[in-house]
Order: sequence, then structure tokens, then C-alpha cells
Amino acid sequence: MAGDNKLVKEITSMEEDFAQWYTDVVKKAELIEYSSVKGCMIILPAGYAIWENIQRQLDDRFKATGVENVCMPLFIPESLLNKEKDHVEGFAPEVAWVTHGGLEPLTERLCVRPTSETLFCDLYHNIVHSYRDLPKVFNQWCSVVRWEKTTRPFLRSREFLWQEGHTVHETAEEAEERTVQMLNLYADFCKEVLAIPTIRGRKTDKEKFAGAEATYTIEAMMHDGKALQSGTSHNFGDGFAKAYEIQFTGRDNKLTNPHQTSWGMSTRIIGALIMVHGDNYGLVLPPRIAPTQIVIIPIQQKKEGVLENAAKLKEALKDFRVKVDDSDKTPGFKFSEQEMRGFPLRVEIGPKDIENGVCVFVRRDTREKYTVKLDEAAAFAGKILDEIQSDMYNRAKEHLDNSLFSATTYDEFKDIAENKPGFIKAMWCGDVECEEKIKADTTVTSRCMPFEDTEAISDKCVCCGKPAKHLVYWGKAY
RNA sequence: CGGGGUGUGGCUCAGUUUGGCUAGAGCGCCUGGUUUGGGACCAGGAGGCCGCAGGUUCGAAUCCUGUCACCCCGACCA
Repeated sequence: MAGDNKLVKEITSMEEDFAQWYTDVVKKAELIEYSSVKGCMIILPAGYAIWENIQRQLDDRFKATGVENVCMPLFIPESLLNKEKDHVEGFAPEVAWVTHGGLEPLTERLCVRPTSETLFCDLYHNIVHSYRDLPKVFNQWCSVVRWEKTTRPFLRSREFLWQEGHTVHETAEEAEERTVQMLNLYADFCKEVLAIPTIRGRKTDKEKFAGAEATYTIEAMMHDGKALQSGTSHNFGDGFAKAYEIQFTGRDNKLTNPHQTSWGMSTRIIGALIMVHGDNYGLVLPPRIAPTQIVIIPIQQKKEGVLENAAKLKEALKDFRVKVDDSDKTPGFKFSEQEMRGFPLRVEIGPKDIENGVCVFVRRDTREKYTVKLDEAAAFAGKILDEIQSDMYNRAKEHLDNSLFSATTYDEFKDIAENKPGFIKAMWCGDVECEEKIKADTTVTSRCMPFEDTEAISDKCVCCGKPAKHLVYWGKAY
């Protein structure tokens, strides 16, 4: 076992260059291929299978809360988009337009949806008439387009896959309840399935969604200490309903505007998966989301009985997502490939093992090896996959906890922003001027006003010294 | 959108400064054989509109103009 600390030279180490490491992992794990249009990536089987697993499991959780899926059009007429002022202003700079149909110019140009609030509002305008029609809890899985200037695979692409939920409710309370419910659903999903700990909180007015009354977020911390917004849930109040004239007759026989919410999670979360769990050998996937959980690598596979035993082992492990790699490559090559692709568990089986009635398990996250009796393989795999799942969460949680710093003075704040990767907890007066000054001075932005950790660490704004209103988590963001 | 860098076989790159005949290497790929417990070895073979479009020139991967894409940094950005 020579050169154990760096077998795969094709991936730049994250200590050397984190951005390059990310790009290398994305390519080496064969998650995407670039296309010929800037910012539009081809998601390859290894990447899409992750998305399919996310989709399936999230969708199940949605359905359990009464969500129904629909499919909305790709195009939004300009006039429809223009109805809500803040919303248009927020999205106008990054909208792609269709101006021609065939050879003829269109009388009204069509925007390629950057998000579908306006389409859902138009629908609700037509189908909501009575309190008996409410609530509507719709969701769609689709792609949207935002003409980003700087693009990176998964983190910021011009077209990306996501789900967007859009609901209408009779009362403000019900809308708020749904907004928080979905945020919690995302946080639980990240924790339980993706092994990603997040911080739940509310966005400041500066950072909230264009047209929303309140935006809630879950913020995850990447390995380099930067934040990645991993899911959002918005309470629109009745603002959109007023702009789009959605009205219903209430129990009191009066015409009323309903309250709306929207919430989404995108393929960006795959970027989080990479940057939270990945290491210098490549991708590391949590067992619950990994398309392949176990890869069996036969050693000296041409020797009699090896492939047969590998097949038997596969059968014994059939409760898991398992594959045998019987390609013509050498074992060492297969080991490296399994590590780059992030499969959680590998099993080696060769003549020596067969003779002894054992096989060798190697976990991806710690690269620890275990010799296991063949008839105990399935039980062992189940146990160790659970252990990997929870260890991965615990390590990520520890990293998050160790990367939270508090600042009560502005000098302290600036020092942390410059020297310590992570989030900074600091008090804020509530003025956007302070947010802007902090950003200009340090490139740090407000991530959220947390739900859980609300204890005031000072009574003064860290920036201007005026009385503080909120505790804010600050950080550099993707 | 600004600054910097890069586009040459599937990949990584040399060649460009100083234009010259048939464009190179390593890896990968295909065939055959030997191998197989951390990216194997031998032999033979296939594969290139030098990102794209114009221009200069007897002659362009090389010089000029434009354009597209990718990477890094910044600005912008649910």
C-alpha cells in the first residue's frame, strides 16, 4: 500500500484550492458534462440518479402533508409577469425571453419561467371562488431558467431542476403554518436523508424573495465555511392575491383575498452534498441518497469461483442498492473509481476470502476495513450503512458547531470575517444600511435570523451601535 | 458585466515568442496474450475541420479582427 495519503492525483486537494477541488469532483464523479450553451449542464446518470432519489423521497414527504403535483407551462406572457411590482423588479435582470414563434415576431414576448408564482396566481385567479375551494396545495417538479452571469455546475446554472410548491389558504395563520411546515420538512429531509445539518431562520428584508412578506431559509455550511441556502419557504401574505385579483367568498359571505405560500428546493442541494461530505478522494454520498450503496469488487475475478461468489454475495445483499464491478480494470483502479463516485460501501472478495468464508468491507467515509463472514454480510452491511449515515451527519454537525463565532464589536466582526471561515453570530439594528456596510467592508451577508438560537449576545448593533433588534447569522455565501 | 487564464485526438498537455513541408507525447480506446488484495505489463492498431468565423500571406495551430465556451477572482444574483 504505497502512497496511501494521495492515490488519486486527478483531484486537486481542497486545502490547495477549494473551488478547483469542487470542479474536479463534479467531473471525476461523472455527475455532469458541460453543454455548448454557457451555464447549461448535462446531468449524467450518476448525477441524475442522485436527483431522482432526492425527488422520490422529498415527494413522498410532500404527499404525506397533502401536496398534489401539477405541471405548469414553460412560458409566461410579459403582461402576466408584470402584475406584481417587487417580483418583476427582482427577476427582470435574469429573465430569458422568447420573441419569435417560427419566423414571425410575437405580439407579446414570452418569458421563460424563472419561477412560476405568476402562473400559479393566474390559475388560482380562475379556480378559487369560495372558501370551500381552499386550500390548494400544489407543487411541480420542473426546470426554470435564470440568465446568470457567473455559472458553476449545480451551484449556479442558467437552467436548473427544482420543485416549486405554491399554496393558497383561507387565513393568514394557515399560510404561516404551511410556510413553517415546509421549511421544517426541508430541514428534516436534509438531516435525515442527506446528513446535512442546517440552520433554520428568517431572511432579512434585503435578502428575502421578491414579492414575499417573509422568507424562511435553511442554511447549510460547506467545508470551506461558506453558506449555501439549501431550501426556502415564503409566506406571501395576500400581496400576490391582490396583484393578481385572487378572491374568494368567505364563510362570512364577504369577498376576501387568500394568503399564499411558495417553497422550493433545487439541484443546488447536490452542490451542498458535494461540499459538505466530499473529501480529497472525491464524492462521499450518504447511504440513504446514494444511487449505489454497495459495490462488490471481485479480486482475481478470472479464477474459478470468484465471480460466482461475488454473484452470491450480491444476492445476499439484495435489500440494498448493490452492484458488482466485473469490468476488466484492475482492483486498484476500481477502488479509486468507487471512491471518486462516492459509493458508501465497497466489498472486496477474492480467492483468499472465499477459502476463509469471508469478504472485506471498506467504508467510503473513513476508509476503514472490516473482515466479515459471508453469511453475516447482509446484517453487517445494514448496520454499517446506518452507522455511516449517522457518522456523516455527526461530522457535518460538528463542523457546523465548530464554525460558529460570536462578535459583539465591529473590529471583532471584521477580524472573524477575514480570518475564520464560518458563520458569525452578531446583533443587528434592523437597518439595511448596516447590512450594506457590512457587506461592503467584509463581503459577508446576513444569512438568517435563526429560530432556535435567539439569545441576545449584546444589546447593541454590531455595526452602528444603535439598539439591536435581532440576532443574525452572517456569512459568506454561494 | 469587469479583471486574469485556457481552448491542439476521449483526457492532460507540448508545439505559438521567431509562420514552412506528413502536427507530437503520455494516459485512455480497440485486438491478442500475461495479470489482478490500492489507478498492471507486453505486442499490434484506430483516432486530429488545432473552439468557430473572417482576414493577412506563396504558405497559418502559430500573425490580425471578431465571436463562442470553460476555469479562477470580483460585481450582480430566490
